[in-house]
Amino acid sequence: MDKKDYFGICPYATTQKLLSGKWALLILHTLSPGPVRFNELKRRMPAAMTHTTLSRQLKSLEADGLIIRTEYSAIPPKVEYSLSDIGRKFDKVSDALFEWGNEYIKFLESRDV
Amino acid sequence: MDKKDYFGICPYATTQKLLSGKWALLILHTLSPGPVRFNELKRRMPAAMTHTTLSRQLKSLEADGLIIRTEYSAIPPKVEYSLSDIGRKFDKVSDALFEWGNEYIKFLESRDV
DNA sequence: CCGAATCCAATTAGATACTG
DNA sequence: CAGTATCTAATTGGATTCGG
Repeated sequence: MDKKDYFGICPYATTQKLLSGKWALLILHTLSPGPVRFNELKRRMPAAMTHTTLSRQLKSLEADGLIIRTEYSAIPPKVEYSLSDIGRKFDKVSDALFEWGNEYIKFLESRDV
Repeated sequence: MDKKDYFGICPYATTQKLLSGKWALLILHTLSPGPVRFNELKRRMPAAMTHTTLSRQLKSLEADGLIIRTEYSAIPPKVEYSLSDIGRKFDKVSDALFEWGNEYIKFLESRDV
């Protein structure tokens, strides 16, 4: 069996792989309104996420074509991340996910009591 | 920082965690039409997924309240898996995901050439 | 038929330190 | 400011074996 399994063939398997990064959904959502700089992005993430991890996830999402990295030659350095076309289309999923996530949280609360 | 991070608080972090299993999306989609028995479910999954892995993922999804396991006392044993209420509500996300996944696959193809 | 137990391999996140 | 390199720790999937 191929290492990539059904990546690029089955839409579920493909998406699963893309979003497997622990913070992928959060990053895509945070970039949704517009370009954000690296440190600003980090500030908007949970404190649990380190510099290194954010850097890796961004690289990965960029390699997958979901986000775009724009570097401005300046001192101090300035780099912005934004959604690509296909990344922007993910907003619909993101919205559905947000709604469902909130319902699930309610479900959790009603269940834990 | 708590081990669970924002699980149960942020809808994105929560959902991310739930869907982190390598086959979660595929399983939820496969169960969508109605209850399916274990071996039948396995047959509908990619061959790459083993018996053991499926079993674990099902247990995990059940623990999260997304699916329901129904055991019929009989010989040979018969066990059916189906979506719970909250699991069924995930269909909306699943549909959005399916659409986007297909767009992404197209994007991949146009890019690889 | 359905699954648990165990062990191993692979992946990925986090900590720390260093750079232009 | 925005990274990279390296190491380690934790998680998770896969293979195999055993059981009601």
